[in-house]
Amino acid sequence: MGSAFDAGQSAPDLARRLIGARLVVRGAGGIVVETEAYTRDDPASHSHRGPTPRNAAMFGPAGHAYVYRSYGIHLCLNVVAAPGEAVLIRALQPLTGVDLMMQRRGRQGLRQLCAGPGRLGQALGLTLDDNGRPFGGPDLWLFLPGSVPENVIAGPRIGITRATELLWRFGLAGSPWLSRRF
DNA sequence: GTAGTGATCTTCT
DNA sequence: GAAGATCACTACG
Repeated sequence: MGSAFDAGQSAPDLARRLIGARLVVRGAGGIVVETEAYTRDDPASHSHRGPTPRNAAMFGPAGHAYVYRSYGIHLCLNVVAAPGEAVLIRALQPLTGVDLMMQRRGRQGLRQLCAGPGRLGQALGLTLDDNGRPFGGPDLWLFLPGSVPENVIAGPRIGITRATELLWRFGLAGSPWLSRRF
């Protein structure tokens, strides 16, 4: 654990590398166990049709956050990998600030504390002000593990209807903290 | 365990 | 007007 976060790579590569990374948002967070990659050529990506006010951060600097509202209710967190490419953080193993996250989520089980992009956003206390903020402080932190975990598996992404043949969902094999089994 | 529905914001048709 | 990178609640087997 501990190497600095270096961005500027393709989203699928970064998505795989982020498994096992440590994510902390203002004192709450844990180990990343599930991610998804989205690119510009990808019909399922927000960036596919070009920049809009909402997805502007996705075309901003790599290593910054892209936070968007999902289904009018939830806030989801992405890491910008390259212009128009980002990695959606889908699930964490809770580690830091668990009490605070439980409080924000309101008596949900520990298993469902950060299992899913919307739940994760609520547990971390994300706001739209986090959109476009850099990882590396003062609010957002991301530490890659020294070595890439070997037990990373890939599968189809969740909740999309286009480009479902791409195996761009990555997860820590056998982890009980995944939003769904692979 | 599965199935249906409501909540409510951004974009596209 | 409809769909979407979602979740929680309810009803029913």
